[in-house]
Parts: sequence; C-alpha cells; structure tokens
Amino acid sequence: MSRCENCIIRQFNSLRAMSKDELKKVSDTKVSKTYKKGDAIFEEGERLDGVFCVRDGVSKLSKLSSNGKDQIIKLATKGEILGQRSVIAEESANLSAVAIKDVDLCFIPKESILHTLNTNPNFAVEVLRHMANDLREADDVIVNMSQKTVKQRIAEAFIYLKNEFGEDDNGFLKLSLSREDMSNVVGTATESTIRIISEFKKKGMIETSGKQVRIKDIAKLQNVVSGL
Amino acid sequence: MSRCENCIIRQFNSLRAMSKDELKKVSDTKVSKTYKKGDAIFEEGERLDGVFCVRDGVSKLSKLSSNGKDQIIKLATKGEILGQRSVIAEESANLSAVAIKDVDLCFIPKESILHTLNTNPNFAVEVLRHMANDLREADDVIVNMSQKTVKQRIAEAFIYLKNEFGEDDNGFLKLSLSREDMSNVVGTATESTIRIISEFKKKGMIETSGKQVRIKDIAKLQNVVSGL
DNA sequence: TTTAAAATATGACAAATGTCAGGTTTTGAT
DNA sequence: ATCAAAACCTGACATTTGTCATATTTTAAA
Repeated sequence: MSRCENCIIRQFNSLRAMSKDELKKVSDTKVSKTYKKGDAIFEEGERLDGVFCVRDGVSKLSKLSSNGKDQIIKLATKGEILGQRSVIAEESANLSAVAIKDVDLCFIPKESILHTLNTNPNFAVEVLRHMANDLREADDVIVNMSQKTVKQRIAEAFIYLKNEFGEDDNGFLKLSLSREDMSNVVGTATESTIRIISEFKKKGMIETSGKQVRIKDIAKLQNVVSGL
Repeated sequence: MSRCENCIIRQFNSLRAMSKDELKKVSDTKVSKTYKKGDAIFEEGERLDGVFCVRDGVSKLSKLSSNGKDQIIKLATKGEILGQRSVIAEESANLSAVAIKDVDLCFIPKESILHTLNTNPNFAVEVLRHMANDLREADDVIVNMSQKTVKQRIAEAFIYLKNEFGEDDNGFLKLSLSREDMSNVVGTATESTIRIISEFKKKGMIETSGKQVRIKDIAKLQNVVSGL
C-alpha cells in the first residue's frame, strides 16, 4: 500500500534525490511500525541501526540533563526523519524519541542510507542541506533559551504550536502539550509554566477547555515575545 | 608557502577526502587573509561567497538576540571552518564572526566547495559527518543553557577554555575572554559574570593577574558544574 | 461507575538573576 | 608618562524563577 515512491518522495526532500533503483531498495527493506502515545521510539545512548521516517503523529526529541530533567530539543511530525544524525555520525543516539501522539513511521535500515550517501552525491548534498537547516534552527534555539525570559519562551511556544501543527475546526490547537512537556520545551519548572499559562488565560490571550487550548489573541502573544 | 596539500589536509578532516586535483584547484583559488582582534570576518545576514578556514587565532561566532544582546554560539580556532553551513544551505550567514585573537585564515570560494560536494561523495560524506557533530554539540549547548544555572555555566566555560585552548608556561589560560564575552557565551548579564568570577576567586578556584586567568582548583569547578 | 493516580493549580517563600548607579582599575593611544 | 576610554567591580534593589507544600481537577484503569 505505501511504497516509498509514493510516501517518501512526496514527503522527504532529501530522499527526492534518490534514483528509482535506490528508492526501490529502500522500499524493499523498510519496515512500518507504530507507537502509542508515551512509547519510546529510541532512547538516548541507544545504537540505532537505521533511521525513522515519521508518516503520522508527533514525537518529542529530548535529552536528559545532568540535573535529572528532560530537555525537549525538537518536536518531530509527519515528514521528519529521526536518527539521521546518529546514523551518519556513526554514534549512539544523543536524544531520546518518544511519541506524544500515536506515531506511524517507516524504519529504514542504515545500510540503504549509507550506501546511497556514498554513491549518490545528489542525495548526500540534499541530506547535507537538510542538516544545515537543522543546525541553523538549533542556533536559534540557543539564542532564545539564553536570552529570552520564560514568559517569552512560553508565548513563543504557543505561536509555534499554532503555526506548526495548526488548529482544529473549533480553533483549538491540534497539538496540545502537557504542562510538563511544555516546561521541558522551554526549560523551566512545571509550576512556572502553570502560573504563566494561568496569567495568559486571565489576560485573554488563550483559553482552555479540558486539555485543549485555543489561542484567542495572537497579537498579544507576539507582544509578549517581543518584550512589550 | 602554504599549499592546501600541506595546510588543509593536515588540519581539516572533511577536506581530507578531496583528490589531489581538487585540492590543487582549492589551492589555486584560495586567498589568505588576516584579521586583527575585534575585526569582523563576516556579519550576520551577509551573503558569503565562500568558506573560511582558520589557520591561526580565535574567532567568536555570535548571533544578535531580539533584546539587543549578542549570544556567542561557538569559539572557532585553528582547524575550524566558518561559513560552511551558510554556503551549503545557500542562505545568508546566520551568525557573525569576529576575531577575538588575531586571525589568520584562508578564504575558499564556494564554487570549489560546491563543485567538489556535488561530484565527490566521499567529500560530501565527510562534511556531513562534521556537520552531524556540530549538531550534536548544539543540542548539548541547548540543554546546558536551559537546565544549568549561570554559575554552573561559567564554571563549565572555564573548564572548556582550559581543555580547548590550553594553558601557557605559567599556568594561565591561553585564551582569556573579557567579562562581556564570557557573559555572551553563558547568556547572562556582565555584572552577574563579574560577581561569580569574584566568588570563584574568593573560594580559591581561580586566580587572576591583570587580564590573565589561572585555574587553581579544577576539581572544585567540576563540583560547581555538577551542582555540588 | 468508582476510584486511585496523574495532572493541574495556587500560596508562601527562597534563591537566582537583572538593573541601575556609582565607583576603581586597566588599557591603549598619543 | 599622560589621559581618556574601556573594562572591571560593588552595592542596593527589583524582578524572575525555583521549591515545597497542599489542594483541586482530570484521566484512565479496574
């Protein structure tokens, strides 16, 4: 049902550069897997023998800090590839990947990837471009983390969730994080996150209904991010 | 005097994968440049038409935050390549590079690089590996920035300066940062940095003589980093 | 449906960090 | 050697953030 020619080509820029033959090989060796919310796809320190192409769902990529807290580095959704960095560097995973919405993905053994990398320069350059982009994003995160207040980072996170994952018919964010996950994204204590979310509610910037969150005034959130 | 066959091969892992011919072309097109302490090598937003291989000296790579403060993302020294990410992504520079110790480097026009990338898979894979490493380092920085206190980050910075740049015959750090640069590395106010450095001095962990810094008790610094 | 566990919420307080305002010392150009 | 600029330092205080304790609500399993 889901051949790589259809799935991957459409979804993953870097795999666009593969030839028909190469894609066929990937198609033949790949394995579909699903993970329930909360399931670990892989753990920090684990040796990966392939990469994971997310077909559907959302996964958090996090790293354990020496103080015992998890820092979420990135949220990966449809079209993203997990484990690529570790496979290319031939290192064990530096991040853990855990599903925060049921995840449906293809596992591609590293041999297919590495072989194509070594023989098809177009593919290598595409992967390189992709990683260059990840690196720029990481630099941006470093600046945000070190120069913005917790309040600014939380406001920014809500805007990110809206832009990246969208809203449903009722205007609720399609992806709503638990307070704890939100805390681990912005790097703060759960209580601080709860307090700031309460404040945003009081000020009419967002509203909640059970687990769901609706952004009511994105301009005000933007102002918070800008430090106004 | 300095042919790439001698300079680059020895210094830059990723360029090791170039053939004799490719290296010769680079050698022919490269340009040597020097920058005095404080000089900008390139600025954030600038279009780069090549990469810079640091032959000697130290450069800080920083990004301006929306609050007007500079965040130093990385210190680059002998053997590091600047601007590679931007050239590969075909984007303008996301960071500024400024010399903090007189810098001596080779400028290599992007054509040489891009052409080799597109034709020599070994080279592409080496560059990819290198960037995968940068990405892991960036992830580590994100975790440190968001989960460690300013004091821990400053202690860590001193240890890093010792390990990365070494000490002279008198035990002074070869690279000593101004308080302001140190603040921009760890992402805090200059006054906070000064206070913490004073505290470290009082506690006998470091001592200073003019601009120079000597680490007296690295174990104590390690303890601070570990939160003891 | 009931119920225990998890998530959310809030107060009170402590600790960390930022800001401003003024000093002193060091540096580098003349 | 002199002098102005830059770097460094310190105190006082405000703000932000973390921690602990506890209460409430929501969730999910039996």
